[in-house]
Amino acid sequence: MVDRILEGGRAVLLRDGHDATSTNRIAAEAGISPGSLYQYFENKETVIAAIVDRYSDDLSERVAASLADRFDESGREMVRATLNALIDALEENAEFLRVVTDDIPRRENRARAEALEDRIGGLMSAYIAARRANLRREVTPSTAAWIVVRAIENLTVRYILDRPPIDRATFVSELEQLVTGYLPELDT
Amino acid sequence: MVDRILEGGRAVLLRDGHDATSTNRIAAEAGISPGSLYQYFENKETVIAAIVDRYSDDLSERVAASLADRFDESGREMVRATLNALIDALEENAEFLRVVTDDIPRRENRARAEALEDRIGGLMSAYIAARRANLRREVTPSTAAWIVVRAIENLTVRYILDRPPIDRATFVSELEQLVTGYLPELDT
Amino acid sequence: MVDRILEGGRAVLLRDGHDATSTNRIAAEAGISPGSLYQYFENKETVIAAIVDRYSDDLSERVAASLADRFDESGREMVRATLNALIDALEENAEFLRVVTDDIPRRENRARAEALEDRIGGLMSAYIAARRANLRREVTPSTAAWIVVRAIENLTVRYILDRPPIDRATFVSELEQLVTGYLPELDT
Amino acid sequence: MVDRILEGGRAVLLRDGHDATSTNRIAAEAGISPGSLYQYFENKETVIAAIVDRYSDDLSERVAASLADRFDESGREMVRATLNALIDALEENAEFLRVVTDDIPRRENRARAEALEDRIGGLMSAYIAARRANLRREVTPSTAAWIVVRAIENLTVRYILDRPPIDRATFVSELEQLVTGYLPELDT
DNA sequence: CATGAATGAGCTTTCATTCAT
DNA sequence: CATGAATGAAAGCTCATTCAT
Repeated sequence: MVDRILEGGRAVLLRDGHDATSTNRIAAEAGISPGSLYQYFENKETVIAAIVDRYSDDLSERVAASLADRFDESGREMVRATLNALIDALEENAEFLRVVTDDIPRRENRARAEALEDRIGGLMSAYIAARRANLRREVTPSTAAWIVVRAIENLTVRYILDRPPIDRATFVSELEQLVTGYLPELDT
Repeated sequence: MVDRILEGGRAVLLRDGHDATSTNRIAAEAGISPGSLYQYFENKETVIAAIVDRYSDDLSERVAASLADRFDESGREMVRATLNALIDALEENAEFLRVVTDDIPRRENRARAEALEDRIGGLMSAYIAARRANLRREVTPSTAAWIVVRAIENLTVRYILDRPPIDRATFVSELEQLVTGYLPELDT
Repeated sequence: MVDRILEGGRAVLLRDGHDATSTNRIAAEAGISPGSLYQYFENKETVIAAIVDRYSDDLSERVAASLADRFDESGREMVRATLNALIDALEENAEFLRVVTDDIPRRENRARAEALEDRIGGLMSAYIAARRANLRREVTPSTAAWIVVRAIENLTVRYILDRPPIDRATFVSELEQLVTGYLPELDT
Repeated sequence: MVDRILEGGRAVLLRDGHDATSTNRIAAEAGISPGSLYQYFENKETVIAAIVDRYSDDLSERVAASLADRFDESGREMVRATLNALIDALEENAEFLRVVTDDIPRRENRARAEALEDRIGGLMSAYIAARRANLRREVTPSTAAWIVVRAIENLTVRYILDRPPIDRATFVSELEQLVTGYLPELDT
């Protein structure tokens, strides 16, 4: 039943956009009554949160896995692999990404976004710390990770949604350059 | 009168958030009647657009001016100065920045955001092109500018709104490093 | 519930007139909330249409039945009986007739009025055609019916609403005369 | 100035219909300020009344003149001439007739309509009385006039606005027949 | 558990009218 | 006289949520 609601809500969100997504419409799409919805969710906000959570968890999982798998590789390799995983994951659900990013006020996704960034940031921080020996003087791994993770995340989302005239290979290699230029120590 | 409406709208936006910002509330806050609002604006959307435009135009102006003023300086200097101008401008109105960025769906600000990015991106592209002689082989100025402008913009906004444990001097010098690491040619 | 709304709407229409008939007032009169009204009707227009339809359908039914019942009688008898049925039906709801005819712009009732006229006109046309043998040379049954039906309808409505100093018996016999003078062939 | 307002109002009524005819629009169309309108008219209703009055007075004048001119002629001739004058007058301003008849609630035009009917009815009554000698037994001239005038008026208006498949010559001769069949005494 | 009718506060917008200038 | 900015009541309508069945 929860699943039916989430599927229905996702369909409505994609078809009608966030503003036109009412609880009544979700219920209709899910083939249940509006009242039933409130037996499984506290209110509209939690329904939408659950829908986005699914998407977000999948994304988080895939990127984290990709990053964890490349812990031994050089920065350039690690960035390329992880970035490719990220682009693939986002492009698979580009329309839903648009709804989440451009249609839903960021405030409603804040906690989720920070959870994802913290998870990836933690891994990235560990990756950097593992190469701390030859790290540039002053910067802490967590600061560097904060910057790298947010820069890559945002650039990739905008790349997919705004479709600038940059081909994917170029985009990937430029982001490799951005990261390894910023943290040359990683490339060892 | 237009000013009273814009001030009132801004106050409501800040106090109650975007969702709770109704035309009636704006009128009440401005001390006018709901009808008067429609003598100066076509509808609610244009009122909010005008409020955000004011903010956005000021921001755009200040950052563009700062960047234009440093056309002769090295990449590191230029980034530092422009970034400081950006941080100052954003911090001056941090609460309003939060409303615009986190409360209003990005869709509603899309055109505005792209206008700003295009303006600054154009300048940045020119700056990079002026140093094209020693530019890395393959990348075009406009691609490099697309990446640099969006990275800096987003990182700075998140820095101000999410208050990570990074002090300002560090943040600025890390972003200098990010840009000059990505485009070493600028530093001449 | 639909009935409550229609009764409420009818009461408001009669008490306050068409211009002052708002959805909120109808809901209040019906003892329901404004929102409930929209569970049963798409919008204000359909509510009012349903109220008038009820009245109009009843009228149409009664007059058509009366006319159909007199197919075998002479024109004079048929006119007298049908006209009496019409007058009775209209006088029973004279105040509502006033609202429909004088308060609601004819444009909004056009389709309804034409449906009624077409129905009665069709019967009248058949009645005339059945006596075609001795019909005046040139006129077609449908043309004669068009004229007779509209003349009787309008004269009767104005008779009831404007209350000219003509007693009912006289009015009826004059209209008999009008019709049988126009189509003497019917009187056989 | 009054003229400018009336011309403007007429234009708005024709272009936008009665519902969309606001005082502000009339003022704009007339090239004056909304405030000025209230120096010449008490309220919106009186403005529209004055616009319709113009039309109505012209109509009344033309039909009355035509009827008065034919006082000596036989009923058939008189009806034909007067009816032709009526059709001509209505067709000249058919679009305005549609606004007055179908767009404006009859209640607002009641007084005007009755004035016209009384004027023509008075003449018609006199015409009939002049032939009283051979008038049918019981009917009074005013009763007969009441019927004849309203029947002709309404049938002609509907003929022009609803465009039934009846050609004009037929329509005119049928109405001649209707009147002279009803009052055969007139035809002498 | 599931239902779905009912809610009612509150939304955006209009427009006849006024009155200080 | 003429202006036109300002009014404010009220319109039609939506939707997250509840609760008796």
